[in-house]
Amino acid sequence: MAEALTGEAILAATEEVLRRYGPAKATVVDVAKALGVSHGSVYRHFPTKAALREAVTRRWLDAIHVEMESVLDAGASAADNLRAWLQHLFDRKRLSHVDEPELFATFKVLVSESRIIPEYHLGHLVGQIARIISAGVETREFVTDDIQRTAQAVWDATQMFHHPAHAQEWGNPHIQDEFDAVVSLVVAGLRYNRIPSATGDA
Amino acid sequence: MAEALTGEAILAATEEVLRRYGPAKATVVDVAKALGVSHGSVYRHFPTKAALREAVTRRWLDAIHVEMESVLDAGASAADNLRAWLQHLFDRKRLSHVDEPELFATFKVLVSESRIIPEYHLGHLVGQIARIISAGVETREFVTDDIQRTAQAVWDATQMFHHPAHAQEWGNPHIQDEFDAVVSLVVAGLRYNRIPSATGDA
DNA sequence: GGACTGACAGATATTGAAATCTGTCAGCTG
DNA sequence: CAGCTGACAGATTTCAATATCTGTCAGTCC
Repeated sequence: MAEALTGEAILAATEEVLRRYGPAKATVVDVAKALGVSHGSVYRHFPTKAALREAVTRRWLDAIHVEMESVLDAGASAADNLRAWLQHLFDRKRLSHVDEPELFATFKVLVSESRIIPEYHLGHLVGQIARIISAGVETREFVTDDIQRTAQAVWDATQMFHHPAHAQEWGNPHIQDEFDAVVSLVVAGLRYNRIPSATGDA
Repeated sequence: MAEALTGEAILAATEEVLRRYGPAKATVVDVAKALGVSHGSVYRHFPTKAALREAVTRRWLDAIHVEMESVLDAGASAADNLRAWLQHLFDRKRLSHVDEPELFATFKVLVSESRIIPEYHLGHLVGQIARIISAGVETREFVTDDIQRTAQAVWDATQMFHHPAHAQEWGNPHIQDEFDAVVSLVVAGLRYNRIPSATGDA
């Protein structure tokens, strides 16, 4: 009856079930029930429960990637762009964590379930940082001889403000000040950074 | 019989029991059994199980603090000192995690049980970073107008290499390279950092 | 005959009764 | 009488029986 069962409809229903019951309680049977079909039908579109969850997660992360794209070159200088981009990512994650802690926890679990998904997410975002740095190097605002490595270093140095393991600290009233201090330190480093391998020399 | 039951003997026995059974299984009864006394006697020296665990944890952290003190001013420049200090902390945690994963996990649980203990540990180590930076500012090697804030920023930027939540990444073969990149970026930032509040200007 | 169902086997999760643990304290012991 | 014991109440954990879930597939229904 009704329309044909599509992968998209299953994804939407899965997201809704995850919102309602959380990652521990959401079952394939629940999803099928929400769609008014038997759970066998769901397995016609997704080979396993893990694949279904992964597809939902990827869809959610892609929305973030698209949103972050739009902040890539909003400012006048590369430093402004980098700061704005990091601030935007931080604000988004922090708001999500504060306003919808259960949903945030749900996606935290989903992301950690797969080995591919975090790689995908990280690779994408570090790539965006690399593009900002690359633009800064071209205008001689930044100095580095290995853009990819430096982008990874910027990502690593700001882990505290995007890695979910640190989410509990995002409620701290001083967190924005700590963010500013770290980003200032990193931006100052980008202006004069010469990483070759080990000994940094002035 | 034997010698009087001392707090120190109880701490040593507790540490042994934690090593043997892990934080989830170690009970006060086990500690008492290891000492050949009734568990009521243990409560004569420590008011609760939590206090006992906290005392063991503090003893363990103090050993780290003392060890790190000895790396504070080993090198020629402040940059060398900072790099060596961060490297030493990273090596110590990484080795502990790789060689004795169960013991590492045990102390990770113990530290996370208290709110005071992490504060104590963090405060101590950030204080040591502040001393290194302060020495660097005096020799004009580093530039900053707020040593404490900058020390916190250095700590935050290197979270990945000492926060236990990132321990699983310490096995990655590229981790030392990532460490070098982040430390180089941070050291470069310290040389030219002017944090006032937001806009870093060269 | 392509999409869906529902019954099934093995794996996983839930439940509640029994066992153990924490923290207290009156009393023993040297 | 200072320090330890061991029995106790309430809280927590364990364990095994029970229920539910995952993934498959032969069969049903447009």
